[in-house]
Amino acid sequence: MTSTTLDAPSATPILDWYDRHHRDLPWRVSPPMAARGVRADPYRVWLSEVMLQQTTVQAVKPYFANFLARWPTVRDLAEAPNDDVMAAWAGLGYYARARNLKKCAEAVATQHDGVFPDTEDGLKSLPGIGDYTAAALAAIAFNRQAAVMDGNVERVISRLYAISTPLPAGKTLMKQKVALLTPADRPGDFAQAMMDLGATICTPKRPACSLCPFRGSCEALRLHDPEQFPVKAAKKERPVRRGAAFVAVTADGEILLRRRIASGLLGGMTEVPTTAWTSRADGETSADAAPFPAQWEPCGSVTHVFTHFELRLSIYRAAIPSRIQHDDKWWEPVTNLEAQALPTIMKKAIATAIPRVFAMPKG
DNA sequence: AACACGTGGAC
DNA sequence: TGTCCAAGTGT
Repeated sequence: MTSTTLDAPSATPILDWYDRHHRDLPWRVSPPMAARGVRADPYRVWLSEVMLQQTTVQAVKPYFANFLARWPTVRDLAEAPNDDVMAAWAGLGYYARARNLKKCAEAVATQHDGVFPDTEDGLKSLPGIGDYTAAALAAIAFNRQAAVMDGNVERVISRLYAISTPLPAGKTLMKQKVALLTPADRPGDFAQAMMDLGATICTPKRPACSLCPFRGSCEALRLHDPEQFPVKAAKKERPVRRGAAFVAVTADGEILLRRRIASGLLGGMTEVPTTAWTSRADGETSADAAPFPAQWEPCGSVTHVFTHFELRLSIYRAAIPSRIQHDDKWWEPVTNLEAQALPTIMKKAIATAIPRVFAMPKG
C-alpha cells in the first residue's frame, strides 16, 4: 500500500476481482457460464447497451424487462410500430436513441438476415451504434478483443495512469492504454469488469481504493488524490427558456395532443400544444399564445432541466364544451395517456393541469 | 471540436 | 439547492 514503486497494470487482478464481485444484471452471462463458452444474446446486449447510454442501471432495468417481454427478438422489434416503441421508451430520455434503435433493428432484420454483425466495423455502421457500443458488443457478445471505453473506463484508466489531459482530448491516450490492457482471453469479461469497477469501487467521489484490484498499480492512488482524475473541460452555463403549455379537456375526459417533429429535441414524441420555447425576455408565456380561443385558466408552472437549458413552462387549462377538430392534433382519453409517447416534461405539464392522471412524485 | 440531446438520483 | 453525473451518438 505504501510502497513507492508500482506494479505494472495487468488484466489478471481485475478479472479475478470480477469473478468474485461482478454484478448480476438481466442482460449478462455470469463469469462461470461465460467460462463454459456461453455467449450473451447479442440482441439483449445491444438493447441494454443502447438503453444504458448516459443512463443509470436502475433506470434501465424496468425498460429492459418491458422491451424484452414485448419484443423478444430483433425481428420483433423491427416489425413493431414506431409509435409503440417511442411510447415504450417514454421517460428514458435521449429519444434519438429510440429512433435509432428502431432503425437499427430494421437494418439488422432486412440487411443482415436478423443477425447482428460480429465485428466492430460492421456494428458501427448501424444506426445508434458508435465507438463504445460497437466495442462493447464485439467484446461481450462476440468475444472479440475490442477496447471498450466508456465513462467508467475513462475514470479507471485516467486514475491508473494519472492522465491529466482534460477530456475529451485525453480520451485518445486513454483508449491506447485500454487497448494495451485488454486481454485476448475474456475480453468481454474484462470490459464488464472495468465498468463494474468504475461503478462500484473507482467511483467519482470517495473511491474505495483499499478494495481495488489495481491498488498496487494506480498512479493516482500513489499521488494520494484519485478524485482529481479524470480532468474535464469546464462546463457551459445552462440558460433558461420559457414558454406556455395548454391542456384542453373535454367533458368526456379527453385532452388535445399533437406530435412533435421527428428530429431534434423530444423528436417524434407526443406533447400538449405549447408556444415556442425561447430565451428572450419577451417570450410567449401568456394565454394569448394559445392554439385556439378558450377560457384558459392558469394552473401553475413546471420547471424541467434539460442537458443544455432549463425550461419553465406556464401551464394553462381549459374545459372544452365540445370537441373542436384540429388538422394536426387529436383528442386522447386521459385514461389512455400511459400508452402515449409522452416525455416526462409533458407528463409534468398534464399532471399540473389535471392532478391525479399521473402519479408524479417529482415536479 | 463543440454542441445538441433527457432524466432522476446522490450528495 | 445546486451541481454532478450515468455503459454516448450524431452532426
